[in-house]
This record gives sequence, structure tokens and C-alpha cells, in this order.
Amino acid sequence: MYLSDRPVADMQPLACSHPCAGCPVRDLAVCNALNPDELAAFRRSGTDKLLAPGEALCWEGDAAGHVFTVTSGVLRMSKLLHDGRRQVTGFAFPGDFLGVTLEDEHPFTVEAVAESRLCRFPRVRFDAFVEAHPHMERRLYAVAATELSAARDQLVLLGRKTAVERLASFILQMARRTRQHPGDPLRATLPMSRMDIADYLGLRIETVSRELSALKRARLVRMTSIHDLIVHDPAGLEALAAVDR
Amino acid sequence: MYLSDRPVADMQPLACSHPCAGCPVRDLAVCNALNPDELAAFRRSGTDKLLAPGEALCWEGDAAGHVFTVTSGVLRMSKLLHDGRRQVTGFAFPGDFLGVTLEDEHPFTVEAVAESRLCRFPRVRFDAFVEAHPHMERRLYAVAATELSAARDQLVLLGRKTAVERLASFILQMARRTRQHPGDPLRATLPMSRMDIADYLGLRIETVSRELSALKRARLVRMTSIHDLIVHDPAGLEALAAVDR
DNA sequence: CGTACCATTGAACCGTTTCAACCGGGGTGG
DNA sequence: CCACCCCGGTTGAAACGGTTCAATGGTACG
Repeated sequence: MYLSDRPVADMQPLACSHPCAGCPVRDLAVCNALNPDELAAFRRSGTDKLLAPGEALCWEGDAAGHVFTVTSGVLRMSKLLHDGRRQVTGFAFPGDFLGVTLEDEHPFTVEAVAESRLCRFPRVRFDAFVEAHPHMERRLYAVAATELSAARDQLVLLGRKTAVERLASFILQMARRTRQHPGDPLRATLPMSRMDIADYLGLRIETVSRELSALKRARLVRMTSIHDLIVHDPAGLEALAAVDR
Repeated sequence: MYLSDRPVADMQPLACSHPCAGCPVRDLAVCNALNPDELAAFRRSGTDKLLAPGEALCWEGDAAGHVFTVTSGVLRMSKLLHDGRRQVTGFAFPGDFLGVTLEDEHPFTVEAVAESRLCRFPRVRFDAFVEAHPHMERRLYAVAATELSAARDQLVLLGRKTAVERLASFILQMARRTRQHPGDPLRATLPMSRMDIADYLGLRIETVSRELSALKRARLVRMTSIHDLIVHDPAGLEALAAVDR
């Protein structure tokens, strides 16, 4: 689910006193399906939630009493096998919605990668709200369909791509979510640890490190810091990423 | 998406002349969100589609002009990498809906594993119908959420499970979709080829064959034919499948 | 300035793949 | 009618990509 994939918002101006007036992701979030009055009513049922780095929002299997909208930061979603093997199923960025499930349990653990802020809604209130606003339902379906498409791409990555291909794909994916400055070379921010990347790509941390070094050695990318890099050769990286068809 | 996971239908009796009266999957399909009159109106916009084994319904990247409901048979969904590596993203069984996407291109190739029958609807008619029937929208969301949950389980399988674990998980998954006879031992039908299984599990055909032989040798399963097996030790297989948490 | 933690690098190992041979059932044609 | 072939599946042996184990490096923080 990339920023560029999201439908452009049909935003209407909000009065300054409106509780969502200052929301940094108002034009991205599920909420943008609502008009100002609906939004105000909805917002009243939500509360702010701040998470420190590493802090958990919820655990896989917990009662899913709330849904969330990310307003700032980065989070990771993950599932565990009984013996501790972990699969990171995705990362959530500002504007992303957490709560697409029919189950009454959280389908995965959600933890903050960096300090994060969320808008939290009781699920019962949220469901009632969706019930009352059909265009909200449509928006929710759109979120689910977009996530599904991303999940299927990840299936191809995990099932059929080699280590370099996985890493190249990941860097390009992160670049798409990183704010670019016109005229500047392509940049990617990887706010998560190597461990998180490894568990997302179905690799070990050592392999991520090694293949990243290989990309550096091949002058395809250059690290500017541990969490930031420049893509010197986007076309070359794209070729390595082994995109489909 | 398992049979047992699907919400139980709120079925209303249909007149014998109703076009959906004989539909074998009426209680499973997205259509079950509709009342008889709505259903009749909807059905009029759909046509039957019969596929021979191996025949393609659509190709990844094709214009997505239609949506489908499977009424009989089995199909496989798959995505290709440029060099021919294939990932099977799922199998579709009677009652399953094909068409959860926002893109105007088919997100994957769909081919018949065995002779299959589908109910085919022009996407524009379908969308208009959904627009006019909010409970249909909800049903569609439910389908997407269920598929998403299955896809995330498959991410764990592909990212973190070993070959035996993948095969054990797959057999149990197929057993859940196979009609069981009370009192009889657990059975699983694998209607697809070893190649399809391999491409679904992110393995090679030889590995599938070898690990299946290992399960036979360990007396966990017994093949009754190339496409059918008995699970002698469901608990043992479950343990091998390395389910989460 | 020391320590702790994450990341990187190196070397040996191992699970899955690759390559190759073989098996067996179903269909075809001599 | 049966020999042959074709094709999907199985089995074996060697190769390889990624993991595992171990040591080193680097940086943030007390």
C-alpha cells in the first residue's frame, strides 16, 4: 500500500476548531470518506495514542477491541510460530489503517518501530459508524483490496525471489514511501532494524547485511546512515528486483 | 478461505423458476447477501462459463472486465516473474468469488485445475449492483478480509516454514476443504498437480514429492490415489505444521 | 571512556535445489 | 492386442544459496 496508490482525497475545508483540522494524514486516512460533520462526530469517539519505539500496540490473539489510524511514525505487524520464528507481515505508515479483520482477535502483533502516534477508535463505535455511512464501507473495502494486492506481491517475493531480489524489491518499495526531493537522487529511508527487514523478507539478519553490502559494492546504492540510503541506479535495482510478468 | 470459515447463509427459499434456484453454491457465494428479487435481477446480468482442465479464465495484466463466482471445480491463481518463475497465490473452490481488486487489470492469472463452472458478471454491472446494495458491499468487504487473513498465513508459511511444515500445513488446509464423512478417518483431496503444489508452497516439485514420501514413511498419511490421501495422525500432522503462537 | 547493542564479515554447514535416471499408468498405433 | 511412447511423479547424488556459529566493528549512551 503505497502513498501513490491511494485515491486522491475529496477534501473539504475544515473549520479551525474541528478536531481533525490539524490531522497530518486527513487526506490519506479512511476518514477522508467522511464530510466535516460526519468526521467531527466520528472523531469524538477516537482518542490519541502515543507509542514509544519498541512499544506494542496489541498482540496477536488479543481481543480486537479497537481499530487505529496511524498519524505519525512507523509500526510493524508480525506473526509468530510457536518456537519463536517470526514473520513480519508489513509495516504501517502515517495514513494507514489498522483494523481490517472480521475476527474478534488481532490477526498479528503491532509494535512501534519508531515513536508513533495513532488515532484509536473502539471497534463497536467504528462498526456502528461504518454501518451508518455506506461510503465509509466502500473506503474500507478499498483499504482491504489494496492490502490484499500488496500481500500477494509479498507472496511472490517470499515464494520465488532470491535474497538480492528480495532486498532490491524492498529498497524500491521503501523508496516509494520515502519523501523525494525533486532533482535529488532517489532516496530510501529504512526506519526499522536489520532484524525487522530480515523477518519481513524471510531471511536472516546476516543475509540482509551481506546482500546490502553487495548492493553497495556494485554501486547500486550508497548508505548515508544506517537508516538512509541513496539509490544510485534505480533502473539497475529495478532489474535486480525481478518484478513480475 | 475455508468452507467452515464462511458466515452461515441467511437463505430464503427461492421459487423453482428462479435462475439461482439450482445454484450449488448459493449459500456460500457473495450473492447470498441478496434477497430473491435482488438476486434474480443480478443473475440476469451473469452468464455461465465452463472451463476445461488447464484452460485459462484470464491472464495477469488483462483488462479486468468481469468478476466471477465459482460454482463447481477448482482453479488456481498465479503470478509470474519475468523469467518464468511462478507463484501460485491460491486455489479457488465452489463458492469462492474472483474479483476483489480495485485495479482495472487482473492481478493474477486464473486457470482451471479441473473442469470448472463459473458465474460471470460484467464488472460495470457488478459495480453498479454493489453501489445500489450496501449489504453487498459489506459482503465484498468480508470476502476481502477473509482472503487477506489467508494471505497473511501464507506469508508466514513462505517466509518461515520448512519444506515438511509447508506440506503438512497444506495437507491440513486441503483436508478442511474436503468433504468429510462422519466416523471415517480424515481425508484430503489434492486435485492439483505436484507442480501446482510446489509453486503454491514455494518449493520445487521434487521436494514436494520427497517430503510427501517422508510423511508416508512416517505413517502420518497414506495416499489412496495420486490426488487423494488419508490423514492417519491429524494431531501429529498438526504438530508438524508448526501453527502459529 | 567503557559498555552494550546492533550491524558486518568470515567460515563451515545444511536444507533445498539441480540435474539425471527411473517408474508407471494411459493412450496410440502398428 | 500389445509394444511403445509420453508425461507426471518419484528417487538419487551432487551442487549451491542461505543459514548457523563465531568473531569483529562501530556507534550511541551512560
